[in-house]
Amino acid sequence: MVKIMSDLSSSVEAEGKSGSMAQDDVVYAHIFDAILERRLPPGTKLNEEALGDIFSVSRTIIRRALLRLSHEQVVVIRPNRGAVVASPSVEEAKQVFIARHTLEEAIIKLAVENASDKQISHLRKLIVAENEATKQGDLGKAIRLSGEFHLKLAEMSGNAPLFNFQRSLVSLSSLIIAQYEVATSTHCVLDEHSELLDAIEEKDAEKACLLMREHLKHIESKLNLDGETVSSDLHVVFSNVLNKK
Amino acid sequence: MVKIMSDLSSSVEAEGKSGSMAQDDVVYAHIFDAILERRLPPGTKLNEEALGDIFSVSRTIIRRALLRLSHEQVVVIRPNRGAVVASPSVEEAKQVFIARHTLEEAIIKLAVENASDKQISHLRKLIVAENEATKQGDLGKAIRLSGEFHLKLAEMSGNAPLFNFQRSLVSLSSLIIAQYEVATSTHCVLDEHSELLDAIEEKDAEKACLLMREHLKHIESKLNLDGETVSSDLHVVFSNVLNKK
DNA sequence: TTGTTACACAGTGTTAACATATTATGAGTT
DNA sequence: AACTCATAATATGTTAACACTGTGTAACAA
Repeated sequence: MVKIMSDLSSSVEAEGKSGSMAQDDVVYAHIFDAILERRLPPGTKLNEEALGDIFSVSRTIIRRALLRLSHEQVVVIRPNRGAVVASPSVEEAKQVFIARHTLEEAIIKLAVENASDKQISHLRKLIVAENEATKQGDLGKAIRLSGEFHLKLAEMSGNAPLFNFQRSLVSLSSLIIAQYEVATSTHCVLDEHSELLDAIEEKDAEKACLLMREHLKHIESKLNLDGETVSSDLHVVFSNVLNKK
Repeated sequence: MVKIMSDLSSSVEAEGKSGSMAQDDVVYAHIFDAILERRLPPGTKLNEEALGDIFSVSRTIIRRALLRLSHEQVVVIRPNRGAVVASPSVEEAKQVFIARHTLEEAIIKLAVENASDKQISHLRKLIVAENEATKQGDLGKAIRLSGEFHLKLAEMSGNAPLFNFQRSLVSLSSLIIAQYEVATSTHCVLDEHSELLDAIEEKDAEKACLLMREHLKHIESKLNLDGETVSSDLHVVFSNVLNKK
């Protein structure tokens, strides 16, 4: 079995286990997690010097991390004006989900063929962890763990390019969910992950694909992507101000 | 229509048309083109200071360009040991083509729906240019233009994430073709591009997908991916030396 | 009060110097 | 002649200082 994923877990907890982790990666992982867990909401300015102080490194390191994040479209760098956390438009959000449908289906088909027992049991643990995070009301952690589930799925496909694309898409999706989700009940999604994994374990590609399609549709249906763009219509945005007068 | 592609053409010729292009992008484009056109073959060490001298910029700029190239998997950065042009293994090459099959099909379906007349005529010009390059025996340029064709196809899909993934895959494919292609006759591929574009113009998604699948298979069949890895077996590489004795 | 311009501030872009790691060289030994 | 180890040379990693751009503020004019 080929190793695809680097030892850089999206969770920063892996940091301490070896000194071989570059400063780059530590900073990258921290910022990445903070974005996915909404501690850094979309649009947040990412000041280089401030981040450098926080992580006790020079701006160069911060710049590298930001550059990497911008390559994954999670951060937007505006020349001479600094970096901000991406805030995908409704149109961009829809595109991301279209791309995910394409990729997830391809990944499922490959994962069914290549999945090892070890990988599947690891995914089961992830589902449990996600379940707990949801119960405890830690939405940020739940979103991240859910993303990790889909990313591990991509790892099981054994296809490095698809894995890389999936990472970018999962990051963006998490950002979009954080930005556009309206519903509050997320427990149903957990069962979907479980059923999906069952189908993969049974090597039933058809069923797994079907479940994945429904899973993605389900996620998308909870987002407010059909109505008017929230941020573009100033009248709607400031209607409360007018009402107060 | 949404604009997806930045003004940074993969060809460096676009450099002079405006002073707004950052040093980064100029260096990136130059190195990128050099790799795709095989002036920098797989495995070539990319010395930072040397590149800095060539482009009259400091190492910082070079480093950023290399980092970007490494994110696209075209360059591999080994910690403390510098950057080299990627030399994909047979296994990696196969994975890239699997990923391309997935992406190209999705792109075709979207492109059939969204393609504008202007975009199609632009692609026709690209085919002509590629044709000429092949006639003149400029294989490097032909590979690059062929890649540009597939990239423009992705642009026509109107899906930004898919476009980004396609760029990475096309780059890698070009590298792989440069590294593994054995056959010499490439003129048949040109007709395939033409027929593909015809199908898209006729909005015949089925036909276009079929042609694309065959096109990719055709390209792959010209590569030496089934036999032993050429570069790993030194005995095979230097067998001519032994025979001469 | 509103609009304009000049100035000061803050933040990013770039460079060069320094610190550290790797690689090449060569003397010494077996 | 082949190997090992110490040393020098080369290249990368990191930092800090400087240059430049963009933003905000305040004084001035209409």
